[in-house]
Amino acid sequence: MPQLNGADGDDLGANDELIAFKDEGEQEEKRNVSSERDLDDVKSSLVNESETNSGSDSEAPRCSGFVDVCVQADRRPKPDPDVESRAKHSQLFEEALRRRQDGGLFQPSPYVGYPFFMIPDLGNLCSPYLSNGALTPSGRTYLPFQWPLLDVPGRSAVRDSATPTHLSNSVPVVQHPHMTHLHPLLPYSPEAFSPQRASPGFSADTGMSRAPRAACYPISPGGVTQLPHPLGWLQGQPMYPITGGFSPAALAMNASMSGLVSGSFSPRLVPTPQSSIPHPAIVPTGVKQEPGGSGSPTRKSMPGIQQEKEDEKKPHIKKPLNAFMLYMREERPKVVAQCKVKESATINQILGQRWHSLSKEEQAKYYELARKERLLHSKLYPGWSARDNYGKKKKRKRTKSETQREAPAAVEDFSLHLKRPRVPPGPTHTCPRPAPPPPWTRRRPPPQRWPHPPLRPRRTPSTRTPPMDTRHPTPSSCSRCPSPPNPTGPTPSEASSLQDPPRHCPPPTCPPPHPARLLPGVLPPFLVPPPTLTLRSAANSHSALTQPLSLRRANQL
DNA sequence: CCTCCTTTGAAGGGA
DNA sequence: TCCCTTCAAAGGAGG
Repeated sequence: MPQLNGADGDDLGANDELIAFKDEGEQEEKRNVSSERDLDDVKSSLVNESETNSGSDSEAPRCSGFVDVCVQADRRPKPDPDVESRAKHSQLFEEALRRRQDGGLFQPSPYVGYPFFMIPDLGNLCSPYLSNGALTPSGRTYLPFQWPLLDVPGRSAVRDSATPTHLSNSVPVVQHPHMTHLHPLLPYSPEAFSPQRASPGFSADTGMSRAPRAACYPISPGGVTQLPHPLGWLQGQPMYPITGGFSPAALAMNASMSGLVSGSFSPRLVPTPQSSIPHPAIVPTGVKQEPGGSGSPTRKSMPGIQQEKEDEKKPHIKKPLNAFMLYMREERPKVVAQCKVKESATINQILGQRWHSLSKEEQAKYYELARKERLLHSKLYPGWSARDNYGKKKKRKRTKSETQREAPAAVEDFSLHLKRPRVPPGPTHTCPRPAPPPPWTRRRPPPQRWPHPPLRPRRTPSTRTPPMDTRHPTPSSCSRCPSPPNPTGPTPSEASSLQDPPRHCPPPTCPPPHPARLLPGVLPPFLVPPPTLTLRSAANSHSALTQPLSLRRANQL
């Protein structure tokens, strides 16, 4: 596991990653030293990149192509039929922009959004993935596009992508070339920029969508390359290139933004009614925005309940995606296409295993992306805290302490909570359990999560996909494990893992169509846990990992 | 309609 | 410092 515990303290990976990789054999570990150094280098370069901005335009990562949402499952490269329309679209936008600037009407949008060009391209600017999840050809095409750079004070606000810029004071919103079909910085609000909503509101006059939305990974090379760089947001005048039509939703949202993060929001970054495009990371919680809802009563004038409701309607800044989430975004469609599985829980299990089967280099790419995303997110929302989103979900899960308070004796008898019978290991997973690390190491021992008292009984344990220990850390011994045949052939990640030998058990093969429903309580072969499978906490994997030492020792006995 | 499931990682608070 | 909790995405399934 790419443990990036550099001296700078800015880790790309979580500390927990130490666990999985620590379990490997010493040889493996030695072999990984260089990789860790590489990751440290990556980290250092990232730090330098963000602090000194030493990148160059020519080196700037390129944006992936954008995509046709409606493209068929055909992955064969083919001319993008939308390029023309996109070009036309951007031409319109440029014109409009010029008009606005010439006429003095162009106002930098104070919208504090991610610096992306979210031009709803009437249906094809959204996700680089096809509707079936496959990556479209255009989504995989690297077109000349300069990633937007985050200006810092002293830099011009508007840039042309063709104009080499700055760099000394900019924070490049870099996307790894390898990952250009990912848009790690824009995962935030899939709803905010959908073409369906955007198209009707599109105005040639403004070149803008009135109601942008987002499944759109908003950067379309075809349309974006010609756009002037909009960003001057760090100068206190955040600009958004596609400002134009007023979005009632955005207005409503903006009107409520000031109280969004408990006053911790930087005033400089608080969107004003002038901004028209909601930040992809700023999404309403639960309730759709009302058209025309440009204002909301002041908080003081609202009674408590009403204020709560109002708060629920307010958008919130979502957390930046971590490396695994970015990986999931990319790989999920592939898994869906390969395995014909739609259940996210199952897919996530597969992805979890695949994630661990990735080489360090592969993972490092995602850690790098995640780090950049966090960096950008922190710059965009200086006062934002992940804590601000607590309770933003529909219904906050009860904490463990809360659960225990209500039923303190509920977890005393572990056997009562072993919902699934132990299943004999299937043929695909015969890796022996790795020896626990020496006690003197500071790294945590491998997770011992079985038996583990589930914190919350599942509603339908017989139909749920049984959890599996995706960390199943048996890299050194896995070389002796027979690789389960993959009928669908290796995925790109698998292929890369082949080039760089997998450090863990091979990724699981595709599950049966409905693995969770084959037999209640019986794991499908691809999900058969290792003999030492531990039941992950239903609510929190990390808690299981960080099981109290006493309990772990008791379990080991 | 709402919540759960399931994954890993990041972040924050409490002890 | 460690432990615990929550959230981020996704979409089917169940209540």
